[in-house]
Amino acid sequence: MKLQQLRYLAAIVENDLNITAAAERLHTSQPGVSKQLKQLEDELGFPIFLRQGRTLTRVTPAGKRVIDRAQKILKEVQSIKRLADEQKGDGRGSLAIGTTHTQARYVLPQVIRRFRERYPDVELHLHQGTSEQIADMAARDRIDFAINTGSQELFTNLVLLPCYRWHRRIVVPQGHPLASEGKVTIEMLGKYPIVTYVFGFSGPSSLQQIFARHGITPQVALTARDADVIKTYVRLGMGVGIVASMAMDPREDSDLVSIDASHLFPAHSTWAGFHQGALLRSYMYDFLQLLAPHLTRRLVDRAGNAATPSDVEALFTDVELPVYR
Amino acid sequence: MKLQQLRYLAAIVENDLNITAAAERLHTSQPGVSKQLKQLEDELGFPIFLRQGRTLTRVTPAGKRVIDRAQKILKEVQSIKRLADEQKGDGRGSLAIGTTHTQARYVLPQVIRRFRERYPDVELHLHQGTSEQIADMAARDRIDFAINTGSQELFTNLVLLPCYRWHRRIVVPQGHPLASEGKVTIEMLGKYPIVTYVFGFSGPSSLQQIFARHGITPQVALTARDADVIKTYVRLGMGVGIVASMAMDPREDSDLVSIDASHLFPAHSTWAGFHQGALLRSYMYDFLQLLAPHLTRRLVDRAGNAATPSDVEALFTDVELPVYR
DNA sequence: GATATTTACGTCCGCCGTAACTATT
DNA sequence: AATAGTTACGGCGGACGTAAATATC
Repeated sequence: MKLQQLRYLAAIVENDLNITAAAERLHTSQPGVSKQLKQLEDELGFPIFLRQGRTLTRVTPAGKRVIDRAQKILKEVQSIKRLADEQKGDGRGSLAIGTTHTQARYVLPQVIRRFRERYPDVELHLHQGTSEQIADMAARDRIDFAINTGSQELFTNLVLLPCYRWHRRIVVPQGHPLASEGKVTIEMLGKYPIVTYVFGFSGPSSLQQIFARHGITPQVALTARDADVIKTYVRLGMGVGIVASMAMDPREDSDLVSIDASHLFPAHSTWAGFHQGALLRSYMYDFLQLLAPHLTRRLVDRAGNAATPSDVEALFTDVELPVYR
Repeated sequence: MKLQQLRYLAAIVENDLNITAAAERLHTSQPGVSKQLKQLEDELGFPIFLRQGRTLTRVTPAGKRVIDRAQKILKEVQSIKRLADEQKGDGRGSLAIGTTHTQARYVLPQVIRRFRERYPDVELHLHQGTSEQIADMAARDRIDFAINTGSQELFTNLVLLPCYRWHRRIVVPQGHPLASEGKVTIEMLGKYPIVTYVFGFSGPSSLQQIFARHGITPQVALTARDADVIKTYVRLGMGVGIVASMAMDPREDSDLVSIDASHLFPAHSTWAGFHQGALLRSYMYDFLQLLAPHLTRRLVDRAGNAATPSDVEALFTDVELPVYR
């Protein structure tokens, strides 16, 4: 019997006996969870779950008792970890983050909610700004982590950990002609006024260049610094919006239609950076992993100890980053 | 954090912070325990034990709290296992063993004491007899396990698992001339009357042949079936006893002197046998492992599934058996 | 056909044991 | 010298992920 098996068991129960969902929550593969459950049941010698064919349907009476004890065990394990945090003074402390609107508004809220559950006494400081402002905060040592998209060249003194990649989505009001098209093209976009971020004015991924490659000049109706402003003006019918995919909330934005545009614009990479050689407190490692599950303590330490930026990159060549599309 | 680490931690505490003793109790290596402890402490980020140089001296206050929780966890784990036993009906059942005097009198008592702690409701039947009688019990399916020394040829229908090897010791009253000799030789033995088991009368390991190789005829004063009888007559001064090393109890036999004779007589191998294909209950696996720690469930299963006796042997070629000397 | 789970298989990490070394009595 | 613990290292089992098969709806 291993703790891992008990964790998997608890996750399966948490996810209503759906092994696939449990595996996702655990950031591992579904066959792995399936196998560990089977091993546990084999070791115990009786089934924890009833099955209909291959689907788990119910918990057996004996299984219920195992689950209760497993949860008790996991709680004790947690309690040991808490204890360790207190001991190290890790329950207290502070975490200062510099980041952009998109991350602060759409990605970090969930991360921070889970972080606060785990570390209610860590002081959190969130500083929003442009890439340049964030770089400045980092240079002045005002922040522990910089979280930004692109602009790596501004942060040469930081260790940059790739977190996830994301695409843009096209946003239109319900009933807009584009909403009923299959795959949107640059040509189709060119027919409507555009409401979007301040795309770079030069460089191969600037809005101008991308349209120019199709021989089209975009009609930019409005450029904003953040997606909320963009969505607001799309709602007012000022034009077709182009926003980060994370900025679309299925519930809040149910009055809008958003369309995959991953084939039109290149993907963006969001990364988290910290000063090389900085001593990370354990809650900082945990924060990073909440932000991007592949950022294990191991990996972060290796990156922090890497000699050159290209050594850091090498660590991530085999890692598949999450993609928001 | 792994359950293994918590088990090791508990064992260290149980053994008064002596890592070596803990490792022995756990039937594993000392460096392994040492390393796991260090890993646990590293993960927690603070020491569980205080050290003077390399020796563990005391438990830190925080360590105490970790230990308490670890013990709670291990208790819950135990409770899950008990639950599994009940579920399978393994708390109840019976275990019938056929064995010889030496095992029944000197080896099994400790094994059975620990077994009863774990399985108070399993009915135990211990049948003492000669090898032939045990073979007969096995043939009639009266016993689950046969435990015997040598005589493999009588048990060709059983899967035989080597348990341990043992040597004979020479037993004399205090003050006997042999007690003050360094290394006893066959020649020296030849000068005294011998009190021993019924050695085989033919075969290369018979008492006669071994003495004959040195050109000596032993003066056998008495042959008995068991060590208790032999020790009784040694106490009466009838001669020099030769008994199994396990038969000597430091406390009970403090009035006798026993001398290593492993260089004079070949080692004996005690094995445990069961019918090939028999379905072993989990308490039976546990019994075997209490008898001989290397008999893990894995190994026993493999032996039970082996096609031929030589396949079984092959499983044990790399296993180092305990030796009583 | 789509979804969910198991089976099969290859890779790689980490546990364990041996041996050598170091510290302590 | 003997005892206790750590470091170093090789072997091997087992966990994990990918891919394919299978069952269920």
